[in-house]
Amino acid sequence: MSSHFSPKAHLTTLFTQALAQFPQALAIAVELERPKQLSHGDFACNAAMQLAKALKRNPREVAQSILASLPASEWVEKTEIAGPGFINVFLKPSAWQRVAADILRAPEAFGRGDPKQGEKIQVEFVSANPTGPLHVGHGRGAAFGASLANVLAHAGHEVYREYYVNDAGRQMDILALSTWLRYLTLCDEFVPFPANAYQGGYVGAMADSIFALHGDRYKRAAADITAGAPDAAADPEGHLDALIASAKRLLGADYAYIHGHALEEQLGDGRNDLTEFGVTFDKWFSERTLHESGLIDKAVERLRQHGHLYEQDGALWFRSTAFGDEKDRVVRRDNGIYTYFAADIAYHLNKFERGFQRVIDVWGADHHGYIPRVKGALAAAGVDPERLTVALVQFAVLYRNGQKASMSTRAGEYVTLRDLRAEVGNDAARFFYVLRKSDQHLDFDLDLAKSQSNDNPVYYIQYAHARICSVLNAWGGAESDLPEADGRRLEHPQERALLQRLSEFPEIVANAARDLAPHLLAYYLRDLAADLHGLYVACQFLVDDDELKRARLSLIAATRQVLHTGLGLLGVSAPAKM
RNA sequence: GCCCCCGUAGCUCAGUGGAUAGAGCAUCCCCCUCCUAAGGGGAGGGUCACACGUUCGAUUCGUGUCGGGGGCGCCA
Repeated sequence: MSSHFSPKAHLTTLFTQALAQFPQALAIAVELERPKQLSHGDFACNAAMQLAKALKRNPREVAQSILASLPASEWVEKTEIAGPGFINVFLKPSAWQRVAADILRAPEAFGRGDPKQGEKIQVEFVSANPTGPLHVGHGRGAAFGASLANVLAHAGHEVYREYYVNDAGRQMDILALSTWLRYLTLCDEFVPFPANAYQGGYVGAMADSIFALHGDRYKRAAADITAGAPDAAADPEGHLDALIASAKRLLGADYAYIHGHALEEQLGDGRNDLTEFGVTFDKWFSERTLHESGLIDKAVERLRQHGHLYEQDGALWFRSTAFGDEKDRVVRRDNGIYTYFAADIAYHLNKFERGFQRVIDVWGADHHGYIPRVKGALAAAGVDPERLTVALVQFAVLYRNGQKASMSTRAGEYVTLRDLRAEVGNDAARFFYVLRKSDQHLDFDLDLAKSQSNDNPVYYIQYAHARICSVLNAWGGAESDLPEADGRRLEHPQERALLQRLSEFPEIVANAARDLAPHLLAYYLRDLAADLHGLYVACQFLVDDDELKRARLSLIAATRQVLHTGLGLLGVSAPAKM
């Protein structure tokens, strides 16, 4: 952890030393928790109770032994043995009073984990098919992934953010076809538009721009396109595939233009959308490059050499059942085309070849059945599947006036991320999205998110930050002097509560990183804001006593820093005025 | 059929192998001659779904039951 003083870290060191006398203690972790009751001190240690059984001794007796060898500390007021064997530690006020000034001496670094203990981690998230605008489900993956990546980075890891672009699959062909069919109507060639093609207005917009740029260069006869295609009503997917085949045949090299145009338009649109949302990536990894560079062939060959492939019914199968999957999976269809899964195997093997110690995939929860086969493929290729963690993100359901806002992708009537951002703003959207554990269903209350009231947690936290800015502004002194303020003047219970809360921040960041749970940070910030507001009402900051004033200002300046850092990790702004 | 998530205050949800389980909203009562009242204080409100097990200790871990939500079944 960082070089900042932490009462808890200090005590952990002391207890670790005291426990060294017991070989059995190696098996247990030193746990120090903040007791709920004030009368139980600042921290309680349960090591004696954990050790009692292995030592075959009474826990309170073990506690005696631990206390006897607990090194003396200038920050400890007293200790006691309580209840079934808790060791309660009471700290001197000075242990907390130094926290604020300590933060201010290296404000940016507070809460930062030790890079030496960090890992090189890739976080892949969003990765939506570029076949249309991002919707609110993608938005949650984006907000979660971005916040998670920020938290991991702050916790000391080297983080690489990546978006996997599905630019080679059937969905892209359907988009290209959809665009082309819309375009043809502009050329007075009318092919009935399939119900299972992309219906959204953006498709027509792309057709318009192609027509404006190139006139009827891509015009082909409608009759040739539908010739021989299965009936749309009886076999909708077969019908669609036949039209795609016609498009490729009739357009020849021109098909690549339509396809590429649609891809670039949609990918660019998504990139702009995400950038405005504060979500950026180190790399946009193209699926197509996997095919073109032969990485898929290589990956499949690697599985074959390990003896995990077999042929059946003309298709090439991966024996994923040998790795816990419920059935074997096709990697190459009988038509010779690799499945999406084959590309995914190659992609994941490539991730580890690039040197990431750990890979985190953020997926929509509907893909959860996919985990065993991907992990199985890694195991089959000799990569420890534990190095891949899949964080599932459940869908977010929007509520407006207590009513569900529906979304259905192809019908084109879904709520886009852009709509959501326009309605509630980026800050509220980023914050609300990470207010739940990722794998839990999220009911997104639009009315609450956009309400500028105390019901809205985003404003509540931002308001705490703005209030502090306002006080420091009213003071007008040199903030660079505040680290030198005398913390001993911070004696009010509300001041102590805030100091304690501030000292927890590094641990919150570490836990959020460990559990892949940025929501812990969101809740912490709300608690921190509550402590600040409580102090604000209880104490005047700009008092006549100059020493007291500086001490209090150092405290709120440190609070401002943590609010600023924390909100930043969640991608939420920290306004100076509201 | 299989899989995932959830069940905690009237509502929406945090939380933890520990001592008397929390927050916000809603309800009721209070607090601005003062740095932003977008704030604060107080009251009421609970069999942590149920059962069994593991444990010195379970709301937390395991199994089962019941209830609610979602997903999957060579599609990407």
